[in-house]
Amino acid sequence: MKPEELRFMRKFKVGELVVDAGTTILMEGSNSPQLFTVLHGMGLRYKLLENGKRQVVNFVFPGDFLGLQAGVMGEMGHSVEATMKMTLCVFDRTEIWTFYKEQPSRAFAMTWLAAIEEHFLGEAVATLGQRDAQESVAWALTKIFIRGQALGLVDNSAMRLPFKQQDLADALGLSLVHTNKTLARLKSSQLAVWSDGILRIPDLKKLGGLALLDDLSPINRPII
Amino acid sequence: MKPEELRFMRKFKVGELVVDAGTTILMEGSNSPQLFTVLHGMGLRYKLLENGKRQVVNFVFPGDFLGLQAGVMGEMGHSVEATMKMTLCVFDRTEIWTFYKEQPSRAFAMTWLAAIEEHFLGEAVATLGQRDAQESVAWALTKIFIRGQALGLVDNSAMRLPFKQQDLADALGLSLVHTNKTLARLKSSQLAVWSDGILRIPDLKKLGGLALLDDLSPINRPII
DNA sequence: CGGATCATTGAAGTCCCTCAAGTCCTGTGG
DNA sequence: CCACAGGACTTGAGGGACTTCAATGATCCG
Repeated sequence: MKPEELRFMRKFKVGELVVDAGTTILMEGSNSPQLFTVLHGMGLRYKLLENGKRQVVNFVFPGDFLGLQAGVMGEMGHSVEATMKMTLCVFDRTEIWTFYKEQPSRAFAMTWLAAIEEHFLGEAVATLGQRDAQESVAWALTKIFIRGQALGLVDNSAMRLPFKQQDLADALGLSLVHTNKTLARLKSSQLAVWSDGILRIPDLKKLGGLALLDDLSPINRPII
Repeated sequence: MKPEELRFMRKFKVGELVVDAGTTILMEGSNSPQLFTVLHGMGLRYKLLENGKRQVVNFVFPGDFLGLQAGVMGEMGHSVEATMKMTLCVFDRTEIWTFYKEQPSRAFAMTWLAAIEEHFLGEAVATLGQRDAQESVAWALTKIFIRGQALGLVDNSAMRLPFKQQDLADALGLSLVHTNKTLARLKSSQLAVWSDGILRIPDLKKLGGLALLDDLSPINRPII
């Protein structure tokens, strides 16, 4: 971001929000007056179906922009929840339009982010539809790890990952039991070890191969 | 669209493209120099995995905007193929940036479209992850029908739907055989009849109920 | 008429789900 | 300090939804 853009964004910023683990930040169907950029912490995007089942749509990491759907469509398609203490940068939703009039580069960044999310969800659909359990779990862990690398969260081939197995299961459309057993297999083969909230991947390329992933490079991502 | 915007878009338009059924319009991983708006016809967005499996990401209808990912990210996340004769309005990709500088309302529409796609894919993920076969098929047909209604493609509770069962199967992550049997069940119960390329849904509300869908209203969609 | 494509149907197999315990750990209160 | 409850993880067994295999119709077209 250029200094000029930075100045603009600061003017735009309403404040900072710190939430505890378990807090719901945005609700599906709501039209939040606020938008957020994640500064610190992790969370979940999820949807609830009428039959009570939960689908985790994505994991939330620092740098993520929350509330874009409400910002342009007037309604969130999913909820967002913090899984650990999070700090968020708060913006005023009604000011979005001034982006487009006064800071086209910021407006472009928003479209860019939306396109990145669309790109990711396309891959997720392909995973749920075409990958078996082992490939799915490998895919998810690989994706998360790549994201972690880009954010500097990976230290010595390990990163903090404070989610529950149930979260991963709900993200991949698998049962908790089967997710557990699949993780156990990956652990015993030393391809991926996720214990005590720490994810360790000794050989990302090997895991990526198992996940039918060829491109292991992180995506270039704008910041809002 | 206002007349002024229309004039701007016309200036932007490079030409029209007519393609036959089976033509690939955009390729996954490519960086197409052109963007398209669908004027007529239908198609498929799909991804191919390394193991040869195909995931249909979405069905393409008139009014859809193709190539946004390449436009902002420089790379398509999926391919697009025509399933019948299609006519497309062609734009020059390199001109996208002038949207943002000169026509903020058009730029906003692009973000809006991206958000709609993200919203839809979120639902698709939930379907693949949490709905069983019958619910999935019902969901897909309901979604398609709603879209058809909004486009004026539905006449007397029937619309043209020139896809193969294999396409629907690849969209829902089901086998062709099971998709066929599920369609047969819906047909015998008169909830949805899809034969000879014609989809007939006598009672959309009932089918939507089976699909665990509550909101049967079409989404408000900008045109580019 | 032969070949190709798509739809349909039956049968056998499997991946994954559900059910059901049991372990480990943490926090809480007596 | 120990008893107990709760939550997450683990593991085994049985069942079912869906897949794969295989064969048959149906339609179209050169």
